[in-house]
Amino acid sequence: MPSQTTSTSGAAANGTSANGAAKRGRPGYDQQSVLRIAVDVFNRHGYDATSMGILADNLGISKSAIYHHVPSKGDLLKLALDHALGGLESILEQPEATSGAADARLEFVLRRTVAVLVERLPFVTLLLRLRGNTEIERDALERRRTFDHKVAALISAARDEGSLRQDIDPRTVTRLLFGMINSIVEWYKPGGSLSPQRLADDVITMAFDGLHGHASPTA
Amino acid sequence: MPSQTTSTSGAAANGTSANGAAKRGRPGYDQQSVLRIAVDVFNRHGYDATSMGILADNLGISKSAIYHHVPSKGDLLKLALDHALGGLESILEQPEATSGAADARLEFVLRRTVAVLVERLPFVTLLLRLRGNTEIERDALERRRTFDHKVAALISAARDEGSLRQDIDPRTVTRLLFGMINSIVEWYKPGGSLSPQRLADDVITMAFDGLHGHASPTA
DNA sequence: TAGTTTCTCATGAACGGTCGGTCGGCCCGG
DNA sequence: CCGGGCCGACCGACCGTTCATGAGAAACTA
Repeated sequence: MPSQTTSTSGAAANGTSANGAAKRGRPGYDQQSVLRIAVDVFNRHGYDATSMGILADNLGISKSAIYHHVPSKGDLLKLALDHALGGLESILEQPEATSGAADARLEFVLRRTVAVLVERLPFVTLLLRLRGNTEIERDALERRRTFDHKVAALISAARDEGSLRQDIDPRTVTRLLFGMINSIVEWYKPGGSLSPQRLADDVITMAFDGLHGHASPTA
Repeated sequence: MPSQTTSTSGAAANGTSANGAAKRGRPGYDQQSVLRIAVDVFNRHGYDATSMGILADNLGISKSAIYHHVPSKGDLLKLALDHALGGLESILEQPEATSGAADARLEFVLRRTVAVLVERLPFVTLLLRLRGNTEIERDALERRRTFDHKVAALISAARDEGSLRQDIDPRTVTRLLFGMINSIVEWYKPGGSLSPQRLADDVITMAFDGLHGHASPTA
């Protein structure tokens, strides 16, 4: 039995899977449950500062057992980042994001972005803290940059439409807007009194109407 | 001669110090110049992912030479964080932050915060990315939290005064506002076309009047 | 039903390598 | 010749990863 330094951890993974089909073999973790916990630990200590030993302690299994579920530490990261990026990228593929007034498309994308941040909170958190030290990280950063650029284009379109103020450089607007939204991963706690729906409302209100809050003559 | 992997680095530090007083001994780095470069490297790779070897390469000197200027890697971090936190904390001590209408005090603090972020950009960047893995980091995070709470109190006061909208929880407002401002360290490049003054204006405009931008009837 | 097989999950020792840090001594300008 | 600046060799600890093997529950056989 490993040292079990901190954390609530414990095995408590397998048993019967969601689809109800009984699994063969010795019960324990599967890849998904390892990934979920790993991402949490990565977020608590930072990816680089998390050793496989610390991770093993948090899982309640030995270091080497981790390698039964995933080929390497990097693959663990890759799986997590794919999940985060997949969620974001799918937003831009939805019909509400591709047709209609730029202003409405922008609001849709922002609301959905907030929703994805919340739904996949730990995964997106990990994504937003990358430094680009490895090839895996750089690939993920590039995909994220592509997403950002597309939203930036949407902001520019809304501005050209006359829906947004014109006295601030759209690049500055984009960055401050992303700064505000992305900060959610640093403080939002699911299950609290602030619902994801309400959070999205607040973000939209604050972004479009500001703190002084003169009710906007939208639409 | 060390490997000199990346970076522009090179020694080029000492010579004659700012006060003009000639220094004795062999010319080279002093603690300040080591610190400046170290903070840059920490920000590029992340503090944990930066080994003393990598740091030495970037400085153009050997690993052991670093220990002539600073007792440990942790001290390097501590020096940097003190500089960042000192800048922020001094804002709240100035008279414009302690007396007058809460609304005006808030705007002053926000503008000064933006200014400090820019003036001490790499140092504050390092601060804002901490994970709290060591005692040093946890102490710094605590000081930062104290600063945040004081600004949060200012926001609440301005709200009670009637200067700010009341339909969003002030804690949410505080966090989104900090998210927006703190994001500056992730993208702002000094020396570009966007001056610190203009940046502060844009932040204030966007925070108080929003993207739709109906000219505010301030004062 | 009992025994056996099969499959998955797990273990602990050990690997080459890198980590932060130490030590004793050389270099060199004032 | 003093003193700040620097070096190369080295240390114990820990890193991510591998390997040969054990444990335990479901599935198959008799």
